Amino acid sequence: MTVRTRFAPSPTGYLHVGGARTALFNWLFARSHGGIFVLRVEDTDEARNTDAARQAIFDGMQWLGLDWDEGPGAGGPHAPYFQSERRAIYDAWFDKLQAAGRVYEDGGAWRFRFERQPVTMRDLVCGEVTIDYRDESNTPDMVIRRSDGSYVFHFVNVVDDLEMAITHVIRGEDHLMNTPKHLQLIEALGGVAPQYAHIPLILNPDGSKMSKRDAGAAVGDYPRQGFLAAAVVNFIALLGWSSKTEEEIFTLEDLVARFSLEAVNRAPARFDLEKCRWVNQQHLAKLSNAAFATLAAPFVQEAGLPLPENFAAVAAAVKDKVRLLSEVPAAADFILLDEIVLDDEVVAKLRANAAAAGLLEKLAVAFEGVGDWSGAAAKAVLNEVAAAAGVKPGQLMFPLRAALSGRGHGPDLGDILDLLGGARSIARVREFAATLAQG
RNA sequence: GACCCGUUCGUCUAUCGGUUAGGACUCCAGAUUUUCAUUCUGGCAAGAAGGGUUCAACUCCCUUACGGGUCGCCA
Repeated sequence: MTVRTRFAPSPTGYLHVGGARTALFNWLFARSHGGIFVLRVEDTDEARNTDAARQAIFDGMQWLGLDWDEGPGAGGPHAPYFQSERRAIYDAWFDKLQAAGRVYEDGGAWRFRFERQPVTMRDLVCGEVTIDYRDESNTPDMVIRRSDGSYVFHFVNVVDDLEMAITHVIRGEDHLMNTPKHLQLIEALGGVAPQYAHIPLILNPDGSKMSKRDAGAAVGDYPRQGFLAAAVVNFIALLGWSSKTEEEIFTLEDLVARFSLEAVNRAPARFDLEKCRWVNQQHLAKLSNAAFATLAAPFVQEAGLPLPENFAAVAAAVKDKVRLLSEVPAAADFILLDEIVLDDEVVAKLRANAAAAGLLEKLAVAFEGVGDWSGAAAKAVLNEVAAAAGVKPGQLMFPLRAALSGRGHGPDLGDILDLLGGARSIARVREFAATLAQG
């Protein structure tokens, strides 16, 4: 029996991290068992559905790399995969319930009659849970068909899981209390229940429930913030799941190889954007320089900076300095642009250093003598100048860095010298020395 | 309010009766002949509380507290 899982979003808003993680766990479970992953759109609430939301969900899933074997665009033996197009199927199943005397009319709507008994479920994450349905006031018979003839979530969700032969339902813990309802429905429908796994919810840093408006909630925001899909997937997988090892940087393939429902926690986890950035940095560091440059280029253009021929080399120089791709423009602008912006604090610091301007002058002169310019050659010259002046090379490096970049931090000095080239480097050193002398 | 689920460093987590309770993020300190960053090393920091059971409990049971979830003709 092949494993079949599904992600069944309702297109009423953008894909959020909670939904993305539910999709991820279903995808991971299917992939790790050589199963099928189905995408089903639960668009039965006409008033709240939008095309934009539906598209955002597809885009989000695609960006994350969660491809579906059956569903919109992919087709499949159980099409259509939009509930809004499955009306005839629901009518047929509803008739069965009616014939069996399990529904009754109430104010134009139809309610499903529960068996008044305790219902026990064996959840793959939560274990055995029993809900007592003998107390009717706590568990009133539920409406499954509205007075306008449309069907509610509980009914269509169960029917479709049956129709689509879903074997494992992995969903948010907010559905745990719905499960007895679904189990009763399945029994009345004469179906075989799938296995359920309720995963804990994701909370905000302050412990409140994460909703669509909270920071970091919208998956669609991640690409333009400079996150890599692999990093987001990696991070949300770590929320409520652990590999049980001390490794925590994983690719999607790594996750497929390691994922198991047994390793999923039962307690809700808080969303820590800080760690998400760190995970992103780890994934960025694993990229080849070429791949990194390709991904960083759009951000540089977006910032209005030029994209020179040697951009790949520029990107490589800042690659391990950034946590997000969006930080590349600010990290590399002094190389890409002819003009540099001086950091006031750095200038003030160097003006306080009486020897700085003089040393830079000497350096500029020495640089002019470098025939075959390169970062290494320039650094060698710097060492000579430092030795001649009786100071440590380090004392020259900071002023040089400031002269070349306008600030006190950035890529390796050798890389900067290399990328800037002899002429620009010398000009900047001269100009900066003059600026210091003026002050 | 009723009913469910949960509770290990600030955060994410390991531990599945016997450990100096481990790792990661953050933060701090050193190191890497360059401040910042990267990297490396080291450090700060935890079993909600109270009862049991047991030779032994973070691990099992109960109670309390706290957190989350659910109680729709939303999904």
